[in-house]
Amino acid sequence: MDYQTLKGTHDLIGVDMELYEACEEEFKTIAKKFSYMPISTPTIEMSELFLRSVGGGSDIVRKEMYSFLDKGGRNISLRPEHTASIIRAFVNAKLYATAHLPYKVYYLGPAFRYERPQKGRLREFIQFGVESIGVSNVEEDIDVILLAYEIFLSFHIPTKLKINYLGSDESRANYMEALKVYVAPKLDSMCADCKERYEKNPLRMLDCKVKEDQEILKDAPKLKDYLSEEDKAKFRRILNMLDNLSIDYEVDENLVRGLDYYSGVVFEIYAEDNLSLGALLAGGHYDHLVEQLGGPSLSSVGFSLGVDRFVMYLKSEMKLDELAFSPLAYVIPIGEDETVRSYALFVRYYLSTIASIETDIALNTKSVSSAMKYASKNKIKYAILVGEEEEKERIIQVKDLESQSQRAMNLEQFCELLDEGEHHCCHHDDEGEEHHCCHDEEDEENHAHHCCCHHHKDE
RNA sequence: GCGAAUGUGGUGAAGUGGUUAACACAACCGGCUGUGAACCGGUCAUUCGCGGGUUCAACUCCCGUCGUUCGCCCCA
Repeated sequence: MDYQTLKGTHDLIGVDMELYEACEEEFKTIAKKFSYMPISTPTIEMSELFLRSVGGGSDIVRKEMYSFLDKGGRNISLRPEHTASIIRAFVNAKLYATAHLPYKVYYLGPAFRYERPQKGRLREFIQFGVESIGVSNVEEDIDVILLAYEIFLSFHIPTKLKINYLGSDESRANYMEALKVYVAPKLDSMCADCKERYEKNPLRMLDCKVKEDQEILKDAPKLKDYLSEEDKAKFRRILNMLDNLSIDYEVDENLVRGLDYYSGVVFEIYAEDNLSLGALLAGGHYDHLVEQLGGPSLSSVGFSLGVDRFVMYLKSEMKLDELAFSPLAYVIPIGEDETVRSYALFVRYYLSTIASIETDIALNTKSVSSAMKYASKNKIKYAILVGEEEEKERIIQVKDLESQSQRAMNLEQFCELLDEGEHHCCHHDDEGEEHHCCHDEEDEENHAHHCCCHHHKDE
């Protein structure tokens, strides 16, 4: 009997996991630089929370939640997104009374939706995101967009930013009324989904994918014509500021988010050279969630990024061998003698700790030649050979596998050699800018934090 | 929820209604027992996702099932 992972879930192994980790570290680093603090909430919540926040009319809640009754008969759901939980936590802890506003947090963790898996879509997927709770003007919205933008810049991903403005409740209510009036006579000829949306969430008709429906909706009233003067001014202000900041965007009047709580500006970011992957990041401004969940009336803004999609994009842009991580040095004991083997263990221990470099040791290969072959195939730079002679004299044979030169030295001398050639520790320095090497070379000051090379990431 | 494609070793994959299931890569062993190339020799699928049916005979035909992938819906 083979056990498989559940549909829409996967194991992360080897370089895949390394890539996830590297990305996640970078996301966190950027969020911290923008003064966001980490937060973590439970994976399971009362189903009611999502019904209230995400919206009973949304597909996410209607048909995609993992819900079940627990042994006490409570209706529980795996979170389909993080925002509701975070606002709930914010309200529970009464942070609106004690914290400095806006309260800025970032999160990273799995969310679950019961969907048909396909490209860039999983049932358990990782989201990274931020929420800025208690904002009072549109500049806060821009600040969040800039943070989102920086993530893509940092990974050298060409972006396409789509943006729209949903407006206040009154504006939207008026607009929906007008939309329904316009659609009503043509409703019979539209798709079944649209008929349902007409009743439950008319806004969603706008991004219907059916050709005929798109034709019908082409001449529908526009949301922007129903925005209040105040909303229009805010949207104009946002676009002007984006212009001032030289951020490219595309206003997409059909951009409507699937979560019901959004009200002001909404946006999505795509990788410009891979639009078919779908939005890598999406978010927006929402006015009533805090109040709905029992807090005061506070506006917020946030986004969430699909880590799996993000990594999938990076992988599609990378050659596989660029991803191979391997140790810098490989300690090879010669012979089975126990003094030699323990000396080899000591050398490995010394190099991994005191010299602080990535080191592995060949303990289960019988022949030196197979160990050398392994080192060579895996692009390990130094083979460290230790045998009886070396053990007696407390030295090591250091063979540089690139230059093929071999020298006997003691451990301190080897450390000096490593210090001389700083760049040795990063295997791909020579190739220049890699996608996974997330920052510019010129970025001297922060280089250590961002270098893809993990040999000195703790510095 | 709907539609389409697909499922042969660690990987990439040939294959025919009839019996040793190609070939390539990777891995491992040996030639070279203290040193990475190349080369040479050897090992590596009693089994073709799973269950059932047709047949003297099925990896190959039929039905079902499960998985994977892609599209729609929806979304990150």
